[in-house]
Amino acid sequence: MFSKACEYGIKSTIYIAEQSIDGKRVSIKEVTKAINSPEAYTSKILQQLKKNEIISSDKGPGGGFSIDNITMEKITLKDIVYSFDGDKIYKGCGLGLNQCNAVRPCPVHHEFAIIRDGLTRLLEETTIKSLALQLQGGLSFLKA
Amino acid sequence: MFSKACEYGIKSTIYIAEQSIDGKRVSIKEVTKAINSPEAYTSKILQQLKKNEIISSDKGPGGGFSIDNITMEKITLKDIVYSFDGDKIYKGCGLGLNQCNAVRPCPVHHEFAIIRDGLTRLLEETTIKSLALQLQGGLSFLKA
DNA sequence: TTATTAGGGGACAATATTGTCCATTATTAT
DNA sequence: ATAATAATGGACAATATTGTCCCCTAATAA
Repeated sequence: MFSKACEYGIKSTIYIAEQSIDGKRVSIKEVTKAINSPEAYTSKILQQLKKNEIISSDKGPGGGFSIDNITMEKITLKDIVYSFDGDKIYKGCGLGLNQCNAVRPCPVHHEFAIIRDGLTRLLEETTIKSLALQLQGGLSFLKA
Repeated sequence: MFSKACEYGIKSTIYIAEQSIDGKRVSIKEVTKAINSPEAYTSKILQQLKKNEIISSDKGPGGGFSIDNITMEKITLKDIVYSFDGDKIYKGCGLGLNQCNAVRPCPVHHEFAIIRDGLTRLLEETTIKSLALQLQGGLSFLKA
């Protein structure tokens, strides 16, 4: 579904948001521990998230990553997915045709349109804050 | 969504089925022309489909690939997807957790369950024959 | 101003996926 | 039998993705 990079990106963001709600900044090490991911690679992911203005970072002692409250309410899964995998998941053709639409559909176009629309809505409507709150409440988990 | 191999696999199978309805066997060249795919790679894909008993092949002049009527009614998209990408698309966790279920869900588990169930049903219920007939009727297309 | 802390970023390595090349085998028709 | 046809299969190459290493920069505190 999503690339590994995107999965790490989503998990990192949710974890950082959860900690930010408690006013805590987190280091790369803490993130990788929380989501069970390779440290150096996760570092790249976090850089990418910062470039896309999804998270903030501060260098030096007491520094780390954080998300302010307004941002975590505004940013949705779609923003993160778009940052890593682009829009092909919810816009692209299921069979990879360059042009595929209702007028000239691929064999699975109509069937997939329903799934894709559902996915798009889900990604658009799910905010990071809502996911962070669930995590904080012990209703969900970031690692197995 | 699906791997390139899987996309080629689905398209190839639909095309071969469409031609088989007319009693025609098709060569690799014809398949690659119909679905606009690299020839040698598609050859591997067709071998894989044969190994999984989704299509049949015959060597020599007049040979080629085909699917008998009973098989194209029985085989669904799920069978093909499973052959190339396994079941992670409709069974795996959206965030890549090894264990993710209703009791110990990842942050997007419940939201994704609905999408995944829809996808699973779609893949299970869509037969190759139904897709081949749509193609034959000019209602869908295999290349852009 | 210096040691320490923590993110930034470039180069590189491992792996998976996608794609190519070429020789071989099986089948059919002449 | 032989030539032509068409799939089979192994080795290899290109590319994308994932992951690592190591040094640099910025910020803070002593």
